[in-house]
Amino acid sequence: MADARRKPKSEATRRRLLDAALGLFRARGFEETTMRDVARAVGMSLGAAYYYFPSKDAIVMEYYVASQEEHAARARALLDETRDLRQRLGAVVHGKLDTVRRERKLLGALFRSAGDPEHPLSVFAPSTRGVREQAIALFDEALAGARPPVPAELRRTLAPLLWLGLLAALLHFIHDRSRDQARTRKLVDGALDLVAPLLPLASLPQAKPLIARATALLEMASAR
Amino acid sequence: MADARRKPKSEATRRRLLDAALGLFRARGFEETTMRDVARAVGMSLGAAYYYFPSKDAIVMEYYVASQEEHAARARALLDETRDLRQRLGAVVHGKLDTVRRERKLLGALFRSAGDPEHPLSVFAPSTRGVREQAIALFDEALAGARPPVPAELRRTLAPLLWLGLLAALLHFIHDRSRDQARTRKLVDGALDLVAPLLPLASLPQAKPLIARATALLEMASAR
DNA sequence: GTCTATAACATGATAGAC
DNA sequence: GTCTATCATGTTATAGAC
Repeated sequence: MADARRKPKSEATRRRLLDAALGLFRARGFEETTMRDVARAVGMSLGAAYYYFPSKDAIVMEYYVASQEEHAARARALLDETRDLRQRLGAVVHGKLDTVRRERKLLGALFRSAGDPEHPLSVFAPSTRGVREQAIALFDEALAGARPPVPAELRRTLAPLLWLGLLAALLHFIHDRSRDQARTRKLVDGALDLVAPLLPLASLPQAKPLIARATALLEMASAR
Repeated sequence: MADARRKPKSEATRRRLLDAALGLFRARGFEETTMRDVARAVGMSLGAAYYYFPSKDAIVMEYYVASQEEHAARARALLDETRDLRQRLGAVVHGKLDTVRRERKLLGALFRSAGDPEHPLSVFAPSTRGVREQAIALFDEALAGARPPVPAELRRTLAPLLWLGLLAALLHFIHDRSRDQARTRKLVDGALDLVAPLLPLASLPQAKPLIARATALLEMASAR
């Protein structure tokens, strides 16, 4: 929807702007980078920059979408490597962290809007539904393609929960000042080691009522 | 630390500003209210308002602290009523929601900074440590005063986790458009009904290694 | 119609006079 | 303590070049 039918010239300029903006955000942070800086970086006036991106947040939004696509490709490649549930979940989560590794300062800008129901850039907003659903779908695929596979009904509850867990991991990632965010990596591995072995238990008949209640809760939480 | 030793006159003006700001935030939202609006509401110049509050966020910070104190008082009153674990957890969580009920539009402003490690207003920042610790202490008290009481070691892990759960509930509360946020209330009750009966299991010897691993994980996550 | 530039506006924040 | 500039920055308006 972003780059459908545009003149190549225009597309190239837009691209230069995006790259310059992401570079500046990466180097100096989102708040610290002004739209005037971005325009100057590509030798362009402020007004011209606004012709291509209607707002500073729109640049983040574009990154958000592109980054999700990159994550999907990366995760699916990794998912082809193994059928082990624990490994597959690790592939999706670590794949995400690998994707956003250099963009930690931008992630903050994304989370900034999470608490604002009106904000179009919020990870919970209707406008970002596509990205969100694709991310959840990745967890669903990880569960579905495992051997033995996680049943579809359980996946419908589990996949969104795992996505929420991923958000939490990203939040930790942003705040993590250990070298290469090694702490977050360990935390993720520890959490998955703890949770993955429990998942098969959820298919046991004894777990049925518990699962049913959890599913109902989650449905209420995500209802509009 | 906020209102220690100040001239009564100054203190009153400050108070008028705070009240006016909160009233405007409540009525029209945080972003939609300008500092000029706030100043005008108390018949004061913009510069004068900034003499009392160094930033718009500082007003939110003051609310954050005051609101936490109100919550503590309310929760402790409720905790005196029952020794039942499930009831006590409900008292703390619903007590929080009751405290912030009218201030939903302000909560968004608080969450806005959660993803920014540099921001002094973040719920995870060093500057808000006091508020955070008091909130966690409330959960600790809820667990400790239950009959039978939750052992101290388990509480050290559980209380911060419950606080994280409260943050999630508040996030849901902000986005919740059902009348009186009834959906969030139900969600909280459902989650507590699900979790509270499981807590006694954590004291079982079989659960020991699992708990130990979870505790280690949480310690890593909160380490600086 | 596609692109670019300049000016102006609103708002959070600051400086300096009284 | 209070006020009146003034600034920086996200954003908008508008005029014109190609």
